[in-house]
Amino acid sequence: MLDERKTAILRAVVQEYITTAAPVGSTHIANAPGVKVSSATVRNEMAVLEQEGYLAQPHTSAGRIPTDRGYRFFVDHLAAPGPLDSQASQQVGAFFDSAHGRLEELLHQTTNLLAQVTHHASVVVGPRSETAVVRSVQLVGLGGRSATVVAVLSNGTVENEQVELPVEMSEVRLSAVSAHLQAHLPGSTLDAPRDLPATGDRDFDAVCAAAVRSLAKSAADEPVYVGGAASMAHAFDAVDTVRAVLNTLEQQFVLVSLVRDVLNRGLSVAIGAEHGVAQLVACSVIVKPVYVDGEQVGTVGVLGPTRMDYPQALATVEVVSERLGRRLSDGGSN
Amino acid sequence: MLDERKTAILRAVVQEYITTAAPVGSTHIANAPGVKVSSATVRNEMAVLEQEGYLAQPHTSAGRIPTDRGYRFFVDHLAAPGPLDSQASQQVGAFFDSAHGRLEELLHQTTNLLAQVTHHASVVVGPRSETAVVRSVQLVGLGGRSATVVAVLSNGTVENEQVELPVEMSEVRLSAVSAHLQAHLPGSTLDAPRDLPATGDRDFDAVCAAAVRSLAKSAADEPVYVGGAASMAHAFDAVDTVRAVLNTLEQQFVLVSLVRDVLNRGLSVAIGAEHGVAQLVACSVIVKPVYVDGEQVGTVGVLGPTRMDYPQALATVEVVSERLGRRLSDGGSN
DNA sequence: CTTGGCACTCCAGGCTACCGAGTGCTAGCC
DNA sequence: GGCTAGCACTCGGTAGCCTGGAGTGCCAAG
Repeated sequence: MLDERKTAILRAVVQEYITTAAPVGSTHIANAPGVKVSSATVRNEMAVLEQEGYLAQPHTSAGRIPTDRGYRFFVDHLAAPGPLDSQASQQVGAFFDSAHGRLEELLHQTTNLLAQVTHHASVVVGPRSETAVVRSVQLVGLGGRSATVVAVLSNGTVENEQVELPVEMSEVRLSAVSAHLQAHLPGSTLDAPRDLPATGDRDFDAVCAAAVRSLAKSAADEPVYVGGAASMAHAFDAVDTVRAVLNTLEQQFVLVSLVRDVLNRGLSVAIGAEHGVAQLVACSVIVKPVYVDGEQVGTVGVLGPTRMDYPQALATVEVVSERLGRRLSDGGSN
Repeated sequence: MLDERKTAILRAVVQEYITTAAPVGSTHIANAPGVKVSSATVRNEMAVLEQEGYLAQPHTSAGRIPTDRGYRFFVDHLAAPGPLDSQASQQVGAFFDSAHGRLEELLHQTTNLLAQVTHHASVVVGPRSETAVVRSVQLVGLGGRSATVVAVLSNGTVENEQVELPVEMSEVRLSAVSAHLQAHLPGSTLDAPRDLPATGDRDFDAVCAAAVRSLAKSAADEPVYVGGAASMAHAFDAVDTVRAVLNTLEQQFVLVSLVRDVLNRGLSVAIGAEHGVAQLVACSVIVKPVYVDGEQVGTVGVLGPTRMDYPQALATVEVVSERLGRRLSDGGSN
């Protein structure tokens, strides 16, 4: 653990570096508020902080830069989430006051909101529908052996999937299947759909089963929304880094597991290498689950360079997650 | 109109520049196949081509670069779409052979396919559902005054929208409304929904109307999918350009009107300033409508630097649009 | 333990010189 | 008359050199 003076110095380095993006030297720190010693002393302390892995030097005779570990200490001990600055909070407020429409649309918009407010890329993972209760099901033929199965879930989302029917079926019989599904499926969840009573008609039962299987599959994956990817073009000057990050942002699968992984480890911030996605070592991720009635329905987060304004970003994510949860539990009747 | 020799020189310049990205000088051109004159003659001809606006010089004593006009001539007269190279065509084939699932999913994947094959960003605009015929409708209450209305359309898409009910309604009555909708709406289109027979019950009719209105609204916008945005990081070395382009790619509205606009003008290629989106002056767009049974259901396109391999990109877009149309008219039954 | 002082390091930026690629022009050739 | 070889000239990019400044580490004194 760091003594008070080292702490103050580390804080000053991080804050300075976050705003200037240039290695910071002992003289700047000595002048910083909260540090009452000379630059020589600061130098000594910084040497120690470097040895202990909190700071790094790009080259001899350059200033210091925080390491991942330095940022970690900063967010754990020094970055009181602090109140959101008033402009940002107003922006968030205005957004949620005027938001409306479908869940998917809302999540997508949220992504833009986060990107605008934080100036970083943002990620929103929608609810996995597996555990939501089915309210209504419908199977509609599309000619030939294809059909669409649609389910409305208790959380307001709609799952739909195209089904390849095992056998061709007349409109009329499909309607019967639809009715059968509608009669028996509602009330159960898609990850463990209630067993449908067999009718004795093999084709009929097979179609039912196919429909249910499709729905379950479709409900298993979580929708991901990404916003503000363009901000990454600012964030780094190395083109390679930009490219790697943008590429990764397009791989929804990676994003979902990244977010899930971070949450599983009980973190709300993953800094640099901590999150384990090699292409994103230059980035930090801040995530926060969204709760509705005590149940997690999704996650919001931002992704920016490790050198990001953590207090501000933490506060934004916090507020957005909270407001989004509130918005969703109103059932949209806001 | 250009004489044969100028044509050959212009072609050579464009081709060379497309592959090297560096201004090309008279000596290179003189050695190019199809040009049988000395570099001095080439220089004279290039001076003329520059005067006429087909070529430009970054600075005195540098090689020449094609202008937008030069590219335009190239694609209009010199770029036989040519056959897709075999690896690409195999990739496309494999994709469509194994593609399955919902329309939205398919379009989204198509976006990735195009990006991979062309190494450029790609845009796919989905069908506007306004003119599709309703197959089935359903209204499901979500508690309070909110409900979800879902419609399955003849083209296999599913439209769903959240509705704010004008009055609160019991489950049972909502079911009645749902049944009413299902009884009368199918068969008409969402842009001109059939008038529902009035029941005399004002609340009932109001809820019906609200549901239909929501659906119509939701059907009016065209889904847009973008892929391969990361490739833009390669395409330009000016960070500002990358940023501007990425930003624009996130504005779906701009994309849709860009695509529509280009098609309306009867073009399939818009080069640089031609498309009128200021932020994309450094880009060219290649678009192609997708037809199913003679009707346009969407558009596929790629967006890359003006300096792109037009023959290859044209061929790819052509093939993908054609295969996608074919795929969709099978009704998904491959 | 702190601090002022000092010698040392190293990067960034400005300057010059130079090389090479490319041009435009002109005189001669077919 | 058109083509081409030759030549003088232009100009951007790179390499080398230098210098100024910011920063460090260390030491000796308070």
